[in-house]
Amino acid sequence: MSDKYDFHSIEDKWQKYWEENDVFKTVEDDNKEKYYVLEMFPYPSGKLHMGHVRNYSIGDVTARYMRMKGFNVLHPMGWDSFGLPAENAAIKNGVRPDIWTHDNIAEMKRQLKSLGLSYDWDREVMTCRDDYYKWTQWFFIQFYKKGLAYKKKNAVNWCPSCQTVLANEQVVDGRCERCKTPVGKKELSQWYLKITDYAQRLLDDLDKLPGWPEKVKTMQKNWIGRSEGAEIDFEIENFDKKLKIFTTRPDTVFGVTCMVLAPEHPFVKELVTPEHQAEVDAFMDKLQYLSDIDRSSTTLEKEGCFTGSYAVNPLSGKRVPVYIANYVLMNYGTGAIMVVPAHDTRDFAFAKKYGIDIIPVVDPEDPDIDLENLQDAFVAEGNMINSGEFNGMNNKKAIEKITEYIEKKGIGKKTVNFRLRDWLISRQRYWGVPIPMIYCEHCGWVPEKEENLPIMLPTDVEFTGKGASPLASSSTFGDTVCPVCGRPAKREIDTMDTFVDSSWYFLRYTDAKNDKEPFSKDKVNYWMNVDQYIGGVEHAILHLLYARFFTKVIHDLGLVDAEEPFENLLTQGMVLKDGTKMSKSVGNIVSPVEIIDKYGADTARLFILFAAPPDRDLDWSDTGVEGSFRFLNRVWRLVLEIIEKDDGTFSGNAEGKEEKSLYYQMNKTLKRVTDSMSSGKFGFNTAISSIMELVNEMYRYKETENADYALLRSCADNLVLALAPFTPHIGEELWQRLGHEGSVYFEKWPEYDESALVLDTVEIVVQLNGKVKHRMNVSTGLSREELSETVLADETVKKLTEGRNIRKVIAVPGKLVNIVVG
RNA sequence: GCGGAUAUGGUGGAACUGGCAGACACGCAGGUUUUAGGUGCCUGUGCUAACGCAUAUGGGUUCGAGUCCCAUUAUCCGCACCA
Repeated sequence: MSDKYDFHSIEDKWQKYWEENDVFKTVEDDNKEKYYVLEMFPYPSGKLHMGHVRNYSIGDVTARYMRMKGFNVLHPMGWDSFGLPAENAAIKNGVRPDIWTHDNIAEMKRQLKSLGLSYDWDREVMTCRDDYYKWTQWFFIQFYKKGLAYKKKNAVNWCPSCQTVLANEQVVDGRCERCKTPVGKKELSQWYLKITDYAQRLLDDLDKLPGWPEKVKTMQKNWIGRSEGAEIDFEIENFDKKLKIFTTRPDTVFGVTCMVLAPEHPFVKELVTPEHQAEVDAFMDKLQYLSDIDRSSTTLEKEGCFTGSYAVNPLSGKRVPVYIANYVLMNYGTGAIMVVPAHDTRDFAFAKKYGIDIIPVVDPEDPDIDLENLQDAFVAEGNMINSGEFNGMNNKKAIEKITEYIEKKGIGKKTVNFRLRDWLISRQRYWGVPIPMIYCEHCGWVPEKEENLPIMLPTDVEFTGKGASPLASSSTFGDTVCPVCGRPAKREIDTMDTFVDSSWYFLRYTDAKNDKEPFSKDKVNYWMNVDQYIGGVEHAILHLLYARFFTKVIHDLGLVDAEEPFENLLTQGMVLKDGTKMSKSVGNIVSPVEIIDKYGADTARLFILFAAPPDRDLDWSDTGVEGSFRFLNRVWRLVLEIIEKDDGTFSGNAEGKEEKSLYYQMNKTLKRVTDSMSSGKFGFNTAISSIMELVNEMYRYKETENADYALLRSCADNLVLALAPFTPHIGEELWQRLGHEGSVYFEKWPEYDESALVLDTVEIVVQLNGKVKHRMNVSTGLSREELSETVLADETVKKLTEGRNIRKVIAVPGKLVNIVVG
C-alpha cells in the first residue's frame, strides 16, 4: 500500500476484515454491563439518503465508543419492510412486492456496509418475512384475548389515493401523512387496538423518561389530550333519552342557554321536529360539501340550525333550545355540548349569531366589563353569580362543588376525557401482515389457532390499486374453517398497519432467530430497555407512542420486565442543503453513495458528526466535507511520519517544556473527548474539534528542535484510539500500522492522566471593575489571599491602580483577579 | 389561540456549575513549496483610526452576565372549533 491515504482500499480491507472475523457479533454476557443502542430501522426504499447516514453515524459512534468503554453492546439493524411502495411498484411495473423489497434490502444493506457500521447482522429482522410476522400475528391474538383488539363499524379516515383507511395519527392537517391527499370519511367495519385503555399510563409514564426531549413528551401529552371535567345528563322535552354532554366547566351550568349536537350525533334524526326538517336538511347538505380540513378550521364561521326541540337546564330549570352546529365534533367527548355564551368564546360567537341568551355566572369584578352587555366571553377566574346556592363562591371551588352536587343528584359524574382515539389498524392493502381473524356465521369473529400461525400472505393476487384488499382476489386465501366449530368460515382479508410491525421489533432483536416464541424472557430481559434510541422527530407521536403502548401490553402479558421501551431518546435534526430539506423536487439531494465514492465513508461520517450537534438541523456543505477530508489526510501523513521517524530510541526528554505542553494537550484532548461522549451529551462536534487541536499541537511539536518521536508515537496511539469510533476504517489501518495486533474495536478507551492536567503555572486575568486589563502567569497552587497579594505586587498592576482607591479584590484561583476601584 | 424550542463573526458552531466571548472548522486575504493546476505549509481574519464597542432588543441582579431574573421581538416546530 502506498503512503497516500487510499481510503478506497482501506475501507474495503477493513469492512472485509470485520465481516470475516464476526467482529460485531454480540452474545449475552452476565459478567458485562449491557448497552443497547438502536437506530430507527429504515423502510427499504432501495436508496440510502443523508438522513440515514446521519442517523446511523450517530448510532455507530455511540456503539463503538461504548464497546471501547467495556460495555457489552447490542447494535442491531433490520428492515421495516412491509408497506405501500412495494405494492405500488407491483401495480406500476408488475414486479412482485416480495422480490422488489428483497432487492431493495440487498442494495441498501450493501450501502450500509459501505459506511462501516458496526451492526450484528446475525440479528437482522425483516418485518415482511413470515418468521417475523408470525409473531406480529401472535401478538394480535394476545391483544384480542385480552380484549384489546376489536372490530367496529365507524366513520373512518379514508385516503382515496392510497385506497385504504388511516389511523388518526396518520392524518395530518386533514391530509394523508404519506401522500398528502385530503382524507375523506367512510363508514366501515374495521379492526382497532384499544390504546385508549392505556391512555393514563402512557401519559403518566412520560414523567419517568427524563432522557427524552421535552418536545417529544409534550407532543405526546397533547396527543393523548387528557382533560378533567364532568359528564352531565340533560333532559329533553318529549324525548325519552337523556342527552349526555362533557364539559370542563361544570361551574357554568347555570349559564347554559342552549345545547348543541354534532350533526352526526345519533339523536339528531329523532330530535328534529317536522317544522324544522327542511331547514336541518339544507344545513346538512351544506356540510356535506365541506372537507374535513375546512370543517376543522378555526376560521370557519360557526353555523348551526335549530332542531325544534328543547332541553332543560338541570340546575336552573331554564328551557333551552337544542341546535346542531358545525363546530361540535362527533369524535370528541360525547359529540354534544352545553352552550355557555358568557364564558366560552366559541359559544359566545354562536349565541350572538343566533340570538341566544347570554347569562353570566362568573363575575369578572371589573368595572370595565358590562355584565348586562358582554362584548366577549369572560374566561378568567371570578366569583359565582346567578347560580343559586353557589353564589359568591370562587368559580374554581364551584367546579368541585357543583360536580359533587350533580353526582349526588344522579344527573352526572366527574370524568376524565382523552383526545386519544383507539388505533385503527386495518388496511385494505396487500403488502402487510394478514390479520389472523376468521369470521364464522355461527361463532362470529374468532382468532386463528396459534399453532396455525403464520397465516401466510397469499401470492395469487391481483394488484389493481383500487377497491377492496387484494387478498380478496386470491383463490386460496379467504376460505377456511372455523377454529371453534369447524364449519366453513371466511378469513379477514385486510392487513395490518405497518406501524404494528415496528411496535415491537426492538424486542425481537434480542432473540431474532427464536422460532418457539417471539423472544425468550431471559434474553429480552438481559437487553431491555433500549439504552439509547436514535431517530427522526417525525416519529414523535406515531411510532414512539405505539411502541410504548405495545411494550406496556407485552409487559402486562408477563413477557418482558420493561414498561418503557426506550430509556433515552435522541431526535436527530434534518440534513438540509442550502437551508431547505433535501428533496427531489427542489433538486438539492446529495447522494451518500457519491460522497463515499469521492471521499470515503470516514470523511462522510466525520463531516456529518462535526458540522452540527446531532439534535440540530445540519446544512450540508461541500467545502465542509473537503475540510473533513483534509483533516483525515493530515492525520494520515502525521501518523505515517511518526512511524517512520520513531526509531525506538526514546531520549527520556519528556520533562522538557515543549514535551510537557504536548503531553498536557494529549491528556486534555482525551478528557474533553471522554466528557463530550459521556451519556446524554452527544458532543460529537466538540469531541472532534478537540482531536483536531491535538493534531495541530502534534504538528507544531514535531517541528520543534529534537522532537521526541517516541512521545509522538504514544500521542499517535491515543489519537488513533480516540478517532476510531468516528472514523473506524482509518482507525483500524493506522492502529495496525502503529504495530498493534487485532481490531482497534476491541481496544480499551484510553484513560487520561489527571496529574498531567495540572500545570506548574497558569495564566490568570487581571480585571479592573470587571474589564480585562492585564494577564500574568502565576504558580498553580495559590490560595485566594496569596493570589491577590501576588497580583497587587505586580508592577503593571501597581501602575494600573495608581492613585485609585482599591475597594475590593476578588480572586478566583486559576482564573482571575478582579480589582474593584473607585 | 395553546404548547415546545432557538437567537453568538461573512458561514457552521465553541464557551463545564456566572469568571479571558468567538475554541474547532468553513470561507476570505496575503505569503511560501511545486515546471504548473491542485495539494501541502505559514500568517492574518468580530466591529472600530482610536478611547472603546460587541452574544436578537430593553431593563434588572452581581465585583463580574452569552450564561440568572423580568419584559419585548423574530424565526422554526408541534397542536388547534378538544367543549
